[in-house]
Amino acid sequence: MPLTRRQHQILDYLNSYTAEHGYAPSFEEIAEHFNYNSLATVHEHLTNIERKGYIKRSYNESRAIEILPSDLVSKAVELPLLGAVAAGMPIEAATSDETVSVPEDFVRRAGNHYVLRVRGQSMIEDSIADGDLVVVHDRPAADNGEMVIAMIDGASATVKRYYRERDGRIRLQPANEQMAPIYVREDQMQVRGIVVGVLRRY
Amino acid sequence: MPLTRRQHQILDYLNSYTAEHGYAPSFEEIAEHFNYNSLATVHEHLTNIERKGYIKRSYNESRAIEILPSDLVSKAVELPLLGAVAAGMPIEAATSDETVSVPEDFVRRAGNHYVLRVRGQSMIEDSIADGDLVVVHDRPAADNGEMVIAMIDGASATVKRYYRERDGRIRLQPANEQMAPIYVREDQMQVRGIVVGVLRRY
DNA sequence: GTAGACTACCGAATATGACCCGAAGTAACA
DNA sequence: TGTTACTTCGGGTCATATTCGGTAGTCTAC
Repeated sequence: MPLTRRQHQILDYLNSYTAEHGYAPSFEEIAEHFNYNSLATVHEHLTNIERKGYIKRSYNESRAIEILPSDLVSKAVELPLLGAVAAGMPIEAATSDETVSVPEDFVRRAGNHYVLRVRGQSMIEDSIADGDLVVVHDRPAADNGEMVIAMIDGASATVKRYYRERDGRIRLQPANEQMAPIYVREDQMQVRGIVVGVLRRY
Repeated sequence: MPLTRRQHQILDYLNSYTAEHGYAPSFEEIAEHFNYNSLATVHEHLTNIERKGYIKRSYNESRAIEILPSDLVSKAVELPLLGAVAAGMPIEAATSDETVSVPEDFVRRAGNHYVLRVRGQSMIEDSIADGDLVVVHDRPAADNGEMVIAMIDGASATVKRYYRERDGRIRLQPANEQMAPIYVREDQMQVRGIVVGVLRRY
């Protein structure tokens, strides 16, 4: 059920108002925003938008407009920001219950995900800068060449590229020519997940 | 079930009070905070907020307000993917009605946004790689040092950093030492927006 | 071209919830 | 057994949503 131009504009307004205030606008506020002289106009539009399945309303209640997820307003997932990770430095403890909202299509179907803030320049040649957020798919194993969160000796976490060498050792390769790769035995490290996405805000 | 303005304010207060003290406020404290003369008012509000599923209360017990985890499936916005932009190359026409879902907190309150796919290495030193998606805030002007989408001579779009020189010309600075800055007169270029975020998927 | 069907709008009357009060009632707890 | 806190009741006002009866304009099908 496609929306008309006007209906689309109104749905957009509902979205931004709700995002800003935490509650839906009243009919009068909608009318004022679109320069309507009658609330009946608002009512009719909302009725049509509801009939098409984009919002849900409860009868005769104030500001009772619920925006349903759709193509226009798709969902995002709130992933926990577990801390920061830097080359050779331990993961900082999660300061609080902070979360980061990530577009739904960033995460894989199966498995858990979390977010880490990258510290330092160790992956700079893979275009991951200091302060970037990486979306991590929680997995205990990786394939050659994947970017992993690696815990070494159970104490120190880093983000590196993962390579299994012919002699059975693991090479953890930074993307910074000034840094040397780390070689460890398989039992000295654990894969804590692989990086599936990067987010940066200016 | 969305809240009204007042209900939202009260829920906010419950949240901050509980975060600070470790326990919920009494009715009297709520009444005092909102300058109510009757506890009945508090009671009615809490009843409504509970009916809408944001809190849970046990009958007649002191400070027995439990704030339920609002499964705030935080939303994402579907922004149009207008095409690709590379150094010195025109914006490719939008192939279709493709959209990209972006976390809501990526976009500014006001104004329109769109997404472009970056081609080439021109911003590589700012850690924007070939294939990355940039979220652009549609604006006709920029401040010094901001990363802009610049249209030169109405034909060729690039992503560069924007600097206004003392002689009035504009310097469009790539983040790649192998590329030279572009100097243009102000009337030779238009700012089509500033980059507010970067997304990358592996 | 014209008859539906639909979108978009208006103004006024009406209905109901949101919001507030004071006072009396009741459960919990020390 | 009080004291404290929450609950219920009856009463208001105002904000807000709903309904009704209209006017236009724009499509589409016959």
